[in-house]
Amino acid sequence: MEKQQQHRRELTFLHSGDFLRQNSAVSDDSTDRVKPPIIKEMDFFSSNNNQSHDHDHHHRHHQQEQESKINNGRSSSLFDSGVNTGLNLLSSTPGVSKNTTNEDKQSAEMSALKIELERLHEENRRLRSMLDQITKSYTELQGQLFMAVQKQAAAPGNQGEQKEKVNGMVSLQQLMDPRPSGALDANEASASDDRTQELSISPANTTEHVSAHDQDGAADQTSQSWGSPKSPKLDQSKINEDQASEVPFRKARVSVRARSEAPMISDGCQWRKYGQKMAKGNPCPRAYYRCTMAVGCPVRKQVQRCAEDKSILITTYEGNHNHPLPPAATAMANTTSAAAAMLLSGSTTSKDGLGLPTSGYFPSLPYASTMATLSASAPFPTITLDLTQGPNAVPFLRPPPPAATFPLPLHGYPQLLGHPMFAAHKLSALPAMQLGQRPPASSMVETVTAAITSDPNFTAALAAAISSIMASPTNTNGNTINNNGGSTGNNNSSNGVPAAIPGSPQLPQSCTTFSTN
DNA sequence: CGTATTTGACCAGCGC
DNA sequence: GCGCTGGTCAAATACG
Ligand SMILES: [Zn+2]
Repeated sequence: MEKQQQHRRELTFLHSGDFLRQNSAVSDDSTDRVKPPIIKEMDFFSSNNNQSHDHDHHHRHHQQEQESKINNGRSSSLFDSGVNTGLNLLSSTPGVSKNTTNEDKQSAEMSALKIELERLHEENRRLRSMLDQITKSYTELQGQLFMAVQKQAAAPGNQGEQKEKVNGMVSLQQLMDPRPSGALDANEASASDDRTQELSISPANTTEHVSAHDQDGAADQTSQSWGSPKSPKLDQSKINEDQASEVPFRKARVSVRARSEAPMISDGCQWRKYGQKMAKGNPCPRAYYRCTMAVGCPVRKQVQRCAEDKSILITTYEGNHNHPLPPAATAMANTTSAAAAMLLSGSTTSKDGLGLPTSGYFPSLPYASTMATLSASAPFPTITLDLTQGPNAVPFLRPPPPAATFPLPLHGYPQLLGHPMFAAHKLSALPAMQLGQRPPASSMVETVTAAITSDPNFTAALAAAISSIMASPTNTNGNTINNNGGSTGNNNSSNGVPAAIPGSPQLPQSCTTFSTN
């Protein structure tokens, strides 16, 4: 029992720590201070910027330790005798009672603190950059892995499941429950479709360039997904190149279904509604939103509700952000991009032959099944994440043993993990188990791990989606929950480090749809 | 007064 | 070629 819970937590963290965290708060022993939902952002920030500052308790302890270290190391050297330094340590504790030489002590303390602070800053920076890199690498690896896997799968006969393919869709996960997928289709199927696990692989070729916007997005995708980490996008000139590079990614849509009464899911980004249309099959209108955080941000999202089930909200994301986004948003973005990447890679492969050998790759992923569905119904490849099952789904990600290695949650830095850790995690894990090579799996966890390995992005995406969904439902009233309240350009800032977040948009264009059941 | 939302018009793609 | 549908634009409006 406990173990499981912990695992979950870890997983959560790995994927989208923050979000989950909120939910998981229920049983947060280690992660206590999760205050309100808003935290998500906070967490991230904290991880990035103010480790020592904001974090109170946990950090405090750490700080002390660090301080002591510093004292021993630097400060001591600076100040010869650790006298003052010692104070530092004491300071945290009741030790400091004498004042006579306070000044000296204080100054020493100050200097020490300063140093430490600087050090922390640097560390943060480093971590950030590392994180970025890791994320990128991770994405890249993921893509490669995916392709490789698919190739392998394609070769032999993995087609056991192709039957479904006949319909045009293949089921990714064997287990998936029947549910409608494709956001687009969702309209029709909306609530009642049921089987949706279709993973269709449609030749992405068709949807190459739709419009200038798309191009931008594509370019971004390309560069980003493939390795070039940060591409500012906007480079029209580069677009050609990117295209030339020809990445498998074309246009992917990720649709997520989640339960939320709120009109929109809060993903941490700012959206401007630019249109609304009545869907044919649904009494409920479909709303079109565009990301306003950046001028050129190609990201668009559609929100649709099932008339029958108002509780089900389907959100479809398209494209990746080309601007830094708040942590919360980062999670989403990652998810989206990951999902998109998966989808694209998958589709590509599948295109050649066979659908997605998912079964092979996701040997036992009950959860996954819950959420991920690929469908080609639309012109673009679409991944549908079903959070519908909500709570059940959430647990889907189980942390592999390695997770234990990174018990970040315990520390209370789950946020940190948010991405980086998670990425790192995966990276480390990947090599070990690429595609199921890993033999011994001790248990489900490993199995899951394997699955995850196969498409980490996917998982991440799911997690993010879930988390986001969960978050939104939590506050029914607002989707807007967190951040920004209002002003345009900026974010919230709970902490203060609103500035640019490393969270770089990784995959280029992806559309994610969230739906709620 | 500035911004976000609303809502009809407009356009492109697709099927018949 | 016509009509339908999805998606977007932009004027008008609402909101703070
Ligand atoms: Zn954006």
